[in-house]
Amino acid sequence: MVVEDEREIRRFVRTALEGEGYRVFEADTVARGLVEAGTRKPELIILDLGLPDGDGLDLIRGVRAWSSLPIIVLSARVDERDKVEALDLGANDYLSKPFGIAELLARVRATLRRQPQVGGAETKVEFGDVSVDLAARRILKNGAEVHLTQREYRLLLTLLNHPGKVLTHRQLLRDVWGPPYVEHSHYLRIYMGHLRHKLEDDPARPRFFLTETGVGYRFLPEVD
Amino acid sequence: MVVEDEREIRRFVRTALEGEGYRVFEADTVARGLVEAGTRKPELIILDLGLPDGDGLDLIRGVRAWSSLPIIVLSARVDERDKVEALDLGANDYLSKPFGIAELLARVRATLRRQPQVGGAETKVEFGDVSVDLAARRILKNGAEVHLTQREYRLLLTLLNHPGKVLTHRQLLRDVWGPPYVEHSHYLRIYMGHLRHKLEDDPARPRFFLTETGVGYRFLPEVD
DNA sequence: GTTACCGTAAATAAAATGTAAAAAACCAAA
DNA sequence: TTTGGTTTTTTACATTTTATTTACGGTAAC
Repeated sequence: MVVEDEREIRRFVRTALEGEGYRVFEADTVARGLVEAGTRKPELIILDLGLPDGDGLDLIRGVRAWSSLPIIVLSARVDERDKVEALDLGANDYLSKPFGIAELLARVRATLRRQPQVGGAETKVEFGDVSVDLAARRILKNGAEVHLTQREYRLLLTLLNHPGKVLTHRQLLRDVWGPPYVEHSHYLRIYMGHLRHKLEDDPARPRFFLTETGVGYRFLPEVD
Repeated sequence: MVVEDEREIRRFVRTALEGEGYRVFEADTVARGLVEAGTRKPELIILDLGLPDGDGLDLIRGVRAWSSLPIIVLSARVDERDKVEALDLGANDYLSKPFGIAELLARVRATLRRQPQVGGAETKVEFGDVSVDLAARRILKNGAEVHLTQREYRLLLTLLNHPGKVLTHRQLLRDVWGPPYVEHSHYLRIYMGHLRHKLEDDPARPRFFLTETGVGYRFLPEVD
């Protein structure tokens, strides 16, 4: 959440954060900031001290009363006493204006990094009794490790990235083997066979990796 | 612990810290800093980047290999990229010179405040009949001490830091040998061989240090 | 039933990995 | 500075794994 009264800076920071994949809430006063912090429960607050309706330090006090969520302070004030006060009130970091956006982002990362259990996006896909852990590049079927080769894995990924959609032969070949191979559709037959063998219960009657005759293949995720 | 080559600044910082009741160790080079960090186990490191015997960033890397103890960087460099790099390597905070001593102390307080109490960190990893004591840099297999060279140890640490995950050749080479070596993947084969030889029961059929052909290697911790 | 498309199984080629050992670089003690 | 021991890098080659090719049987639509 960004608490800042100057619209330009707010937009500037928001854009940068969203570019990194964060979702951003905004507030432009202390009062609003306190309310939003309580309702939205942001993972981190970026706070400008110079707000129209009161001292930004009050926001730190208010938030710290019930939460230890990270607060990074931005401020035009350069006096050392201001920094000391904000930090001692519970701010995690203090950045003097003008600041570089790259530094701000680095400090956001550094702060979130040591915040327990935040940020770890779920990188797991499951279907049937198969579980694919994208981050670890690990595939389990019935809890047992399944080994996939490079090509097999890339093919699986491509299919998983478009659940339910039909991918044409050319699309798959371009993604997995590269543009020069778009005509070698028999590669696909072989490797789809491998995937089915390793991941389907009955490779001859596939449940997840379906053939679309004359067109391509499709990954059908589980439907409950 | 203060790692700083200029004696005056060192004394200055030391005096200020001791005035607050902290006990202070000193080091004036990267090499010494790494050794002292390992033996003294400080609660926090204040690190000047401009050291005579190498890049202070290497100290961050070295310490982060086995510990998440707070590191506050001091630096005369003002370029934003330096800040970003240090923070992304794992530094907790970054202060540009000249800095005020009150601010430094406030940042020390702020950093220590959110450190999850001393002593708790798990400095031991076990798998099979091997036990790795990160803090003491000591490896036992079946109770017997196993000697690892510097590189072997760093490679082991890197793998241990990402249990279950596949680490690509490039990642491992960058972490252990440094960026210029990302292409020398045969180093990995040799050193993975060493690790297996020293730590696996059957080096030819590894249980913990697995090959992911075409991708990299993976440390698979014990599963019960 | 013909035809175009699909699936499987092998054999072969290519790429990646493992191991041993020599050479070079490094380091600390004499 | 030399020297002996250790570690890292280089070199060479065997082995394993993966990708590609080749071959053939099956199937569904027309």
